[in-house]
Amino acid sequence: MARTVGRPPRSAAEIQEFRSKIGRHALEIYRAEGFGAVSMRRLAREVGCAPMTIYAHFEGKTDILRYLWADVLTDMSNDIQAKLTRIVGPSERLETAAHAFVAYWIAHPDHFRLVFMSNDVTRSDVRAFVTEDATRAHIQVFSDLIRDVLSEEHDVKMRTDTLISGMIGIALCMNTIGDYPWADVTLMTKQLLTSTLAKATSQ
Amino acid sequence: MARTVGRPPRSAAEIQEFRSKIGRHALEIYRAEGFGAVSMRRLAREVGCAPMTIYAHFEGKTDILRYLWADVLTDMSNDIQAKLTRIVGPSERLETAAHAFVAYWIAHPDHFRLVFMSNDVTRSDVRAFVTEDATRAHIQVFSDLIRDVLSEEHDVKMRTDTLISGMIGIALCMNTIGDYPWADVTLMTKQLLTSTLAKATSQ
DNA sequence: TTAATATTTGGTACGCGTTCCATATAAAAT
DNA sequence: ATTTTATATGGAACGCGTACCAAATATTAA
Repeated sequence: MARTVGRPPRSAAEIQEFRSKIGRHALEIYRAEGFGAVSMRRLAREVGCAPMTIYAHFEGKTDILRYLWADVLTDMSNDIQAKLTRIVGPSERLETAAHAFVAYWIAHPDHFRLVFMSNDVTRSDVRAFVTEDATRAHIQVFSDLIRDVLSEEHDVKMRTDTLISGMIGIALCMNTIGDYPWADVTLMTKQLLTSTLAKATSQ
Repeated sequence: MARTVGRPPRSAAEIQEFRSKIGRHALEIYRAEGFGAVSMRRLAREVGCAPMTIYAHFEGKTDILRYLWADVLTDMSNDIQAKLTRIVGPSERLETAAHAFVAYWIAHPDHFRLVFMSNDVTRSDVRAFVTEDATRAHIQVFSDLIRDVLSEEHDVKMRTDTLISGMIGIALCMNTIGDYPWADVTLMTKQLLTSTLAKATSQ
């Protein structure tokens, strides 16, 4: 190849380093002052580089948000795991996890907005994020819990996806249409679980 | 009171007139060029007033979006009603409506973002909107459909809220995390409906 | 050294939502 | 006409995300 004249491109490690550095600062700002405080100019000031330099490493602002997503999801996951300790019954575990999931997003509206309501997120942003192992693991928790209850094969994946999107929907409604007199969240979550564990899927 | 010196405040009719005029233009822009094209400056230019004048009639941009919400919800409602004609069986009607609901928001991601993903919506904005009769009617369609299937009293309101938030959740996931290999939307909606029609709620 | 290439920087620019403010205008009472 | 009051206008300003571009800088091979 001998394409060795001139300054070489940044190594993968260097790129990674810079990206995670930006991400760390973004997370710092986000945790300290919330979503609104995370801006490109502010971030550059904090990191110590020119605002435009960031654009050499990130596609745009939403590309940076992924670093915050991972952190929030981990936090949520830990929250669920904490509430899951000392609970042994399979169906009790599933129910506890479901309630914890919904409760987390209602208790942390800013985090919910960050992850699920980022407007103009590029498809590629999400794809890259959702294919990460950690992300999948957060989702798989529910698959496992459901499988523990439903000993047979009951299309666990479809039930998992329905449960998760349903729970996200409950959180969304509470966060955005909070003034509507919704039914009790706990009851709604329980109701949602009845479909997850229903014996017959098709009619 | 004799507080009659100086220019009198605008009458309620005048206020209403101006607000709906702004709303009409906003809707026009939104339909023609999408969400991103609706800006305060652009709107003022179109209406023929100074940008700051709008702030005398609206709290801010999100206060204007309510006018678009109503239009979108009506459109969705019409879509459901159209697909509901000639379907007579109560459970078939409910299922058709549910599929239509989910399909609408997936087919119109911009509308979904507009209604459910407007960031920084003030609580009062939503409250004012959600208490309007038209809005409630759109929701009540599902209450009625569920009641038609469940002859007895089965906590219809809670089931309705669970179904609606669940369907919104499915739409949200498809719109924002579209690259995740979700299960089939039709199957998920059907799965969601099993909880809506489950005979026993509590365990 | 020099030449070549990659990256960073700085500046300018656009349109955005929003705030503040001084001024102009409209509509009524005196 | 004058005064009083409510509203409208225009302009400047702030910070925002983002695009473009010329100049500087770093890093390598020759």
